[in-house]
Amino acid sequence: MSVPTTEPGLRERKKAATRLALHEAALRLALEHGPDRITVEAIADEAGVSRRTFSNYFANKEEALFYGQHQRMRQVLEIIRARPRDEPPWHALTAAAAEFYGASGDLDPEWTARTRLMRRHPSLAAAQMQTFAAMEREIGAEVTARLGPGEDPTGVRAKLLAATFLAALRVALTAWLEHPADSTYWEVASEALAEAGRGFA
Amino acid sequence: MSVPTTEPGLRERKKAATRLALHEAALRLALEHGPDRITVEAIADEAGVSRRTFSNYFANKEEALFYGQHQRMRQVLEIIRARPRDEPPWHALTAAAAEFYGASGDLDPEWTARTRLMRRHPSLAAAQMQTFAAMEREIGAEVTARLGPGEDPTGVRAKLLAATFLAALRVALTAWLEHPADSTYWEVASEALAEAGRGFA
DNA sequence: CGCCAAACTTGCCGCCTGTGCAAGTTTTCC
DNA sequence: GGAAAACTTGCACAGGCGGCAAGTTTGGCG
Repeated sequence: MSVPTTEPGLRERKKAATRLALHEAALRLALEHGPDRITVEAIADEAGVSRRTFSNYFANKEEALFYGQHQRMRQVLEIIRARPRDEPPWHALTAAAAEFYGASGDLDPEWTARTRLMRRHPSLAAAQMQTFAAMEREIGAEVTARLGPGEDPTGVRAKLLAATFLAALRVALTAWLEHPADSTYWEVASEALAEAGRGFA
Repeated sequence: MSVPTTEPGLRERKKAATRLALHEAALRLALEHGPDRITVEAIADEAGVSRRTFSNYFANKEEALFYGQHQRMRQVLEIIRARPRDEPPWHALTAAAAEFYGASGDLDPEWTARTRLMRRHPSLAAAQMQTFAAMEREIGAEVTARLGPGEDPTGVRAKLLAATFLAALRVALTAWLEHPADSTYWEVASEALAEAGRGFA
């Protein structure tokens, strides 16, 4: 007698649990010992799986560490996709950001600590950037779908919107992390978005 | 009886030659076999140097491959630094780009081929992005120096300018590489800059 | 239930990378 | 001309990535 909801099934749930366990193990160890002094083996151990299994889930340490951020970004993407189709693209993007960041009072302090740790470490910058690049492609595709095909023949405009949007969020985060007390992240970010977006309104 | 000019000296010239040889060897092999099927050892061999010496010049394959792009970016940075100090920042950036790209009719076709190759390969995207990130910091610093300190207390504006500038150039390049015949790179790029920069004029 | 196929985990192995070290070689400079 | 500094090289070692095959777990079906 199974519940009527479409459950993911035991297999899928286990996989998700393992992935999360690895991510959190990586985070724990990185915070404790510093991101470059941990090995894949240690992470796998901490999560209770073999080193080889780690590789079945993540290509490397960095990917495991950034899984959380990756998930957050996917959430934003989902919100963007859920915005009304006839909304002007830039408005859809900023509104989605407002939904995501504006709602919850401010960012989780623990998350802030982790993020700041990652910022300090140049070895992680590359991975960070890769997440952004992937996101930029996906947002760009979504914007393309919203701009009439005649409105942006070369596709530059869509890509430019996506890139500017993410650049504003990224720069705002960097700046805010240096003075978190003065204001909320969303205050800084919305201002940056407004400034950067004047060309797209 | 040496020439009066300050020659770099034999040692420096040899180093530069080795660095260039490694870079070009990497490029040759990457074009021939694909970027992920080449080893550091093969590159060092091709350049007539030991694997260990490769590591004295570059941290990894990617760095060797992107040495050219890195140099090009430094040139742009130099041009930016040479612009009049009292020019509005955004104008200094776009003018520098115009100097660099607008002058020479269009981009070298061989360079275009190499760049297109790199774009296709996700393993190189990270390295690509790292170059951009480094550049963003440096341009940001230069813009900060040009904005009066009272004009941008948090530093968000300077970082935003730098990020938007590079995003526009990057997006324009991506778009142009898909249809190089239709127009010159600078035509695409200057339009992107104009659009993105409306907030900063 | 019982059983099979598909999916997942694990250990093993090999190749590649990055880096400290020490010995040998070249360039610089006095 | 010779000492000092800079550079190259081989060696060794820890670590990372990924293929493969054997073992284990899950899902589905009669």
